[in-house]
Amino acid sequence: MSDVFRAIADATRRAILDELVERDGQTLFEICGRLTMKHGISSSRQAISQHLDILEAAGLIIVKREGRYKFHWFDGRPLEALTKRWPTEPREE
Amino acid sequence: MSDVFRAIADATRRAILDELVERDGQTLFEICGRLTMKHGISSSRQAISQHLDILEAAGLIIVKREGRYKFHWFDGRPLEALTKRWPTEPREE
DNA sequence: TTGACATGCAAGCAGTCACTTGCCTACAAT
DNA sequence: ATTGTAGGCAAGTGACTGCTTGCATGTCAA
Repeated sequence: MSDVFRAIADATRRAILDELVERDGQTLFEICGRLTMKHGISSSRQAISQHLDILEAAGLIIVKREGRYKFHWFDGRPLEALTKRWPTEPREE
Repeated sequence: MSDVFRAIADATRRAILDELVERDGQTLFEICGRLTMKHGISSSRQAISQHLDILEAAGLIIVKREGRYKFHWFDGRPLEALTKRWPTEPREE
């Protein structure tokens, strides 16, 4: 649970989630390329890989291995509890 | 915007928000006491004060000064954009 | 005005984090 | 078998973070 907060605390990881929401099932190299192209993030492959590990540990992405490829899917379910934790609308006094 | 993610990334700050949602308008000392009692958090006054600064910078709490007291109110509006950023329900393939 | 109370400011410290670097494993094609 | 591709593992580094410590400011009561 605390891992989810920690996972989305980083801007690069949030960009990865944005990217996976837009196009599911990407590989590590695809994600690297798209982050550079569209989000202006130029991190190394290892850096992105470590971010993916953290996102996976938080349950925010699901990984499937096929041959030498590793595909990544977004999973927003851990965010449900998060969005319900605090009220977002103004309350009466 | 990024400040909001950073602000809620810390467990102590999340506990402070929980506490303020439950009981609005507390002072620094009240918050310290309640965190110790109810959440088992035993941080110094200065530590809590620094957390409150971060929460205020993120717009998650509103501060009102009266005499030598400083009261804190929860404000969940910055969380709205956050909760709408990613889908939380399973999507079709 | 003196002392107690509520809070602020700033430097220092230890732990964590993101990132790099270098090397290694596994699969696929020629 | 060799080469290229997709990814993994682990140690090291610089920066950031949360916390403490010590002192200062401002407010109220006696």
